[in-house]
Amino acid sequence: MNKEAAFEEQNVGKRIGANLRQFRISKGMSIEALAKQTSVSKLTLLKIEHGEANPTLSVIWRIANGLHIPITALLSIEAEVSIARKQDALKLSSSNEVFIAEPLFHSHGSMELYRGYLQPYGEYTSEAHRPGVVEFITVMSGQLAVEVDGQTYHLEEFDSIRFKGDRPHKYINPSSALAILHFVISYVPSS
Amino acid sequence: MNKEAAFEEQNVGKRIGANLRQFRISKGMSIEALAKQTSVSKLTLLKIEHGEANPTLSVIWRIANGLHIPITALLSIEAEVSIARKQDALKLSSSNEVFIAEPLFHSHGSMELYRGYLQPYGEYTSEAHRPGVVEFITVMSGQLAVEVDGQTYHLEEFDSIRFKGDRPHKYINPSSALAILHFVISYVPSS
DNA sequence: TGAAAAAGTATATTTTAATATACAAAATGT
DNA sequence: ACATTTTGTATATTAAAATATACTTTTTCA
Repeated sequence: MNKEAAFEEQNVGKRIGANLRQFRISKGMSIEALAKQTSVSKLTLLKIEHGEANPTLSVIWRIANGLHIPITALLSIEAEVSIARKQDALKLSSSNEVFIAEPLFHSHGSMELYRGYLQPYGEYTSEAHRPGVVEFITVMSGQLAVEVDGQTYHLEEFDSIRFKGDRPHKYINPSSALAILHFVISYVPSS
Repeated sequence: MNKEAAFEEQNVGKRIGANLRQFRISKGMSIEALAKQTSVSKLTLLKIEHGEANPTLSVIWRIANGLHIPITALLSIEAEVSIARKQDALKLSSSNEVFIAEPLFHSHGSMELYRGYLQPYGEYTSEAHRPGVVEFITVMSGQLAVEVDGQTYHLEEFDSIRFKGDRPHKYINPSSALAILHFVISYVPSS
């Protein structure tokens, strides 16, 4: 089984197994209880937890479903504390860009966070991202209109929007005040 | 195959297949070229793209690897446009909770978004979440102090913090103004 | 329009995931 | 210490994933 060398090298199975065990135990379930709840046999679950399995998508899905967690949660890893301070007003006003996006933290798995500033009455058209990308935008200050697929959505302060980012879309600031925005860009699925 | 009813009902296979096809085509590859690059047979790829397969983890991983995308991008399933409006001030002020968290959207893969309100001088201690969980908090209005591992971090308006959420932590509003917060809770891995 | 590439179909085979059952070992709780 | 639950092992069977090969249809494009 040479074509699976890298697969085994990276311990994909073991990592998933360890995760599964954590999830199961954190829910206080026995393997048999989980077997019942997921319709996956006890032995299969056991093998997966030990990293000795190569489960099918169906089995992976049934487990995630039975645990009420997303499939991708079965692949998680850690991170530490860090803070992203707001940039100086100076630095900001000196820019003549209509739209500025500041990455808040280094890319975290399949997710990125940005702080965005859109000038009064400014418009910005974004390229389509990769398929599967989903954007979440929250208005922290001011107002925002988002145009996706011909539709325009108006957001007031503290409103949020979610949309598929794999098509072109446009941000519009319909007001005379600077719009301060919060972006989450994600690949992550919905179960 | 009754235990896979929900699996098939939700078209998990078809949606993932459609994903794969998008990725492949966006890279301008033929199925055979992909077969060569991933060490997965042409027929298997074909079946997966058509949603007629139940691929093993190993195959899923080899494909993601061959395409140089994270496994979660491949397993990522759709999402539409939806908006979460800020709750009425009424509903808010009528509450006597110190801390209120409103889910913004339904759980999105390994990530959840909340809007949070912490009363003036209010304090809230959060349980430790699951291992692997990371929290991102952004102050949309007011101020916030976050206590993690004995350390206290002070945030001003529009600042953000990231920390491991798998230990107890505390939110403190050190000011006389309502703090309005944005939360991202994530399991997401870093590879 | 005609050749070449890509996509899809058909069939048969090999490999292995998944399950069932029974039993042994280890951990847990009273 | 003992009964009970939970975990892990052994063995055998069934179902199906993955592949190989050859062929047909469709698409591409020069």
